[in-house]
Amino acid sequence: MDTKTNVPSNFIRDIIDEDLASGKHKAIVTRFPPEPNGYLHIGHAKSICLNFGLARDYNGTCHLRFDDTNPEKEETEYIESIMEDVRWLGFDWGEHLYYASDYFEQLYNLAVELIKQGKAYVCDLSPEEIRKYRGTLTEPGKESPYRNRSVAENLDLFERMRAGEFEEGSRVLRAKIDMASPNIVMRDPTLYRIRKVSHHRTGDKWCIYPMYDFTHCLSDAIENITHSICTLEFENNRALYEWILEQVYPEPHPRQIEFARLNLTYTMMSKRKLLQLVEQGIVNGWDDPRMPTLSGLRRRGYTPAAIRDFAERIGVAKANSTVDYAFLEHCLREDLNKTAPRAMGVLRPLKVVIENYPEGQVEYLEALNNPQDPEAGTRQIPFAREIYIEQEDFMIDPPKKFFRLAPGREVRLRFAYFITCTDVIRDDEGNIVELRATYDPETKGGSAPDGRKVKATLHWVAAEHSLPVEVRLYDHLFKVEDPSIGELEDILNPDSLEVLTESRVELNLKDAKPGDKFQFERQGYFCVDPDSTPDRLVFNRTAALRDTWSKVKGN
RNA sequence: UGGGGUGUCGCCAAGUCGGUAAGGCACAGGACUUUGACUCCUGCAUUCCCUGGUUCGAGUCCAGGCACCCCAGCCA
Repeated sequence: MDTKTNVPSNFIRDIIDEDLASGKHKAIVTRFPPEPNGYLHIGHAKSICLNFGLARDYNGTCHLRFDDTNPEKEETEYIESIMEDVRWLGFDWGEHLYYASDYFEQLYNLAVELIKQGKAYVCDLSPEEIRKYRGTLTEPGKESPYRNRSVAENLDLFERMRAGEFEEGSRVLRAKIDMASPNIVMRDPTLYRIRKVSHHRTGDKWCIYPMYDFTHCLSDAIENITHSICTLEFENNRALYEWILEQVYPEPHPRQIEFARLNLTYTMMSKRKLLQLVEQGIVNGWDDPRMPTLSGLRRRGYTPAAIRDFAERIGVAKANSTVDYAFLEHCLREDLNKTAPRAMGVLRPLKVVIENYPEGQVEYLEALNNPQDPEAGTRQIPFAREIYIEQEDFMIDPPKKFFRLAPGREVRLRFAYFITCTDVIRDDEGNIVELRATYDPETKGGSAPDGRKVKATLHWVAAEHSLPVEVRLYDHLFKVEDPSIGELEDILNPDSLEVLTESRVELNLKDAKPGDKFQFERQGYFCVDPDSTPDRLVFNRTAALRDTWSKVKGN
């Protein structure tokens, strides 16, 4: 355990501890550097929690920096959503909001400096030619015929690139490193390209844009980042990260550290494929509750606390791994169990008429708002002669292990009375449409004075005094654990969304607002969807409760 | 077949000087129960990718293998 928090230690914390102990740094500065080309997902949450969490725990600073160097893919819409999501997760960048595009002038000057040192040149090779010259994994590349242009010529050409004199794609600025390097990243990487498109922030001021490798290390350095944490696929780029800083930037330099990105079972994490789901209408937008985006999880009813807890508990390491989705759900339930008010909600109603209960009578019974939290208090719920119970809580011919309602059997209605099933009414097709029962007035509140026990407690709502609502049940979007392989049509789960239109919830929920979360007792956690209207609430099932019975009956 | 990484329970993941395998999830039993939920007990790697070696002793050191991931965008 770390001394400062209850967050388990990891190799990055070890590095920071050493840097602080050795006096290399007095304080740490990290950063979360999203490219504004899509919505944030649960994988980003791991990075956000890591970077902001480190800053918090070490009393340092964490910057939010938009890595906006590719105007063709980036949009302001994404910037807004990213900021909203980071805030929602519970983190605050304070004054430290930055854009790589704000450094364009500085970056340009540093590129000029590199040219002056003879370490960068303007190359006229076409993209195809550059690829050919690069060589392969096993063969060295060839040097570009433009590699040895004079500094003066390079300076002139680069300036004219900026001035817009050349065609898009006709020239690039390249670092002059080593075309024979075993690390392909070092084979004279492209530093600047010409793109005559306007940028969402700089407009038409620039027609040359710096590449990631050139921008990122220098942006880190400019912001005095101490630990630049990124994912494993950038490990090869670290050599270039360090090379650029060594050439043109004074010490101390930030240190790049790579960790394994998050993978989750049954979950697609690539932005490209998520975009595909949205564009093909397979889901209803980026915030579809089945999406792993933060906006989707938010709409589904996940809490920031649960996601933060999850991010901490999965750990940080360098081995590629895939976390079981059940672990995310576990963190969610752990949070909601403590915080979500309880309510009665019957998903698939079955009417029960209590024959010995007076017609027209309504009485109010006291119910605990949250048994896990004594402070939560109680509420009154209406009870009447006609109620609804869950269809699956009744079986005409119950197997041994089934101890809910059955003909002749007595069960408890939560916070209400014991009832005994006396009759079963069927329609013409033989479907069970209604139950008849009697109740024991002595068991009000749910316990019998004579001490007799019942095996089951059922949730219920009064038929008249309940609210008809829509409930949306979700399952994994994909039916395979690893959706990164296979074609969409083969791996999509056709039952990822089930809409229930006949559900009923207790009257107390009538003023619930989008985002409000409840535990429908014995069912799961539900949250009010923004699709709700004043006269019809829509609930999303965030997660079902653990269900031992479904395992017993083999489901 | 070049380079960079990683390999500890079904899934994550600790394991600082070599000293005799944490914890969580999942799973399986049991207790409790006005949520078959929660909670609480119990079980769950004689073994750390493999093979040798060093050592009184190795997941930890050495040597050699094997497997998997990343890199040939004017994407990030």
